[in-house]
Amino acid sequence: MEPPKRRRSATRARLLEGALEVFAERGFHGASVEDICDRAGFTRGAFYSNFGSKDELVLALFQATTDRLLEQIGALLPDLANQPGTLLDAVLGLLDEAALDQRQWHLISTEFTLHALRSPEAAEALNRQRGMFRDQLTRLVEEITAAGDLQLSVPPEQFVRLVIALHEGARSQTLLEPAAVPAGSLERTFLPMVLNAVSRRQV
Amino acid sequence: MEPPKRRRSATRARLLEGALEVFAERGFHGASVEDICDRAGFTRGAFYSNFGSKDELVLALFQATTDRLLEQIGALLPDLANQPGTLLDAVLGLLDEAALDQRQWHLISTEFTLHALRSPEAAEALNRQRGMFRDQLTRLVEEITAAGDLQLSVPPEQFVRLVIALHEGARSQTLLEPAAVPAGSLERTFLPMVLNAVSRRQV
DNA sequence: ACAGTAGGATACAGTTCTGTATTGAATACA
DNA sequence: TGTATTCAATACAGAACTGTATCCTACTGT
Repeated sequence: MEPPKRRRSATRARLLEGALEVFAERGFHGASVEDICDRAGFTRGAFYSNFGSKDELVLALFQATTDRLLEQIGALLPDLANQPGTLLDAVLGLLDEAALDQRQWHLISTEFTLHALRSPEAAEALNRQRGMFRDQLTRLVEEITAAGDLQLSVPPEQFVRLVIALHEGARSQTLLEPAAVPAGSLERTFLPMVLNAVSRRQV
Repeated sequence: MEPPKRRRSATRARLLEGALEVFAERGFHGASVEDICDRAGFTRGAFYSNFGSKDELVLALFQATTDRLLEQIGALLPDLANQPGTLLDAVLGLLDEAALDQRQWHLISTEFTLHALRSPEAAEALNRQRGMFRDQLTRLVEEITAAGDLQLSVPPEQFVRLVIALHEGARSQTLLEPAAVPAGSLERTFLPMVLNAVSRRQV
């Protein structure tokens, strides 16, 4: 059989994976530890051998997902910055890449956000993650504007916050009414207007 | 004592009120029926005499809150439309009035949205409510633009969807980082730009 | 080959929750 | 005044879930 270290971390990974799926399907409280173990093909013995509690699992899950996400983005960033296309395409492209499965990711991250609004510990973890993500996006914006001799009349971070807020709000509407709000439609309709308003040629 | 009909509906109301608070504090699954009854000052006997189950309560709660909300807005609408001030002030004002307690309302409505993304029945109820709310806002926009000899280059409903998406996304950021994102700051920074871009004097 | 160990399965105790059935009190009405 | 009814409290049965304690199996190193 596999070496024990490898086996252990594989078990951990499968449990995290199962948790991601089950949380997306039933929500955090709606998912029992046993549900998660079943999905991963283990029993609760494996679970409690790897995690102290369900709360601990959530934080670990969020950390793991976050790490993977930021890594993917980091690899993607240079490409986006150097490719032809507008600033907007790059930013929205990054946002879309960020979510492997839009629906699943929306469910998970929204629920974790709710959790964070009630738990300072989770809030700190979430804000750290969002901060890093926002920084990546901000860097992307800065690079592209610099390369295009473009200057923004608002701080890039402020613009990024706008894009994120709009994107998240729009995604919610899209998931609720796919027919009425095609994915990305609100962003592509209105963001160019904002971008146009805050852009000015560099001196 | 009170007449029984009155007493019954008062009990129901107090249970709904308690549910609102407890759901906001602990989330839907985190709140037990008994928690809700305790908060309302009853026991589970009163609960099951008034509601068939927790699921039924949620729908009733959402309905009740929605009704009250729409009623308030309906009363508010003529004032907003006829008062001096910009279109933006009116729309944002309405959105803020809509939420008695921003934080509590955000928690409840977000969680119900998550619920709706997994339950078609809840989705229908939610979309109906959101539709009515959106219609109210759209009517407000139409009235104000007409009164101001203003025309929008996008359908009013589309603009309203934008405002709602941005508002909800921004509210999330505000609740997570009150210091970094003061309430309404994103809206007041960027919506004027959009409004300017889509506005044109009427012929 | 064998003792030691790690990882995961199984069995179990304790808690918590939901939902029902019964009971008691207070009001309406005759 | 007495009877019927309504509403909520209480008692209870059953289910589900968590976390622990123990056991089993398969790999490790000697």
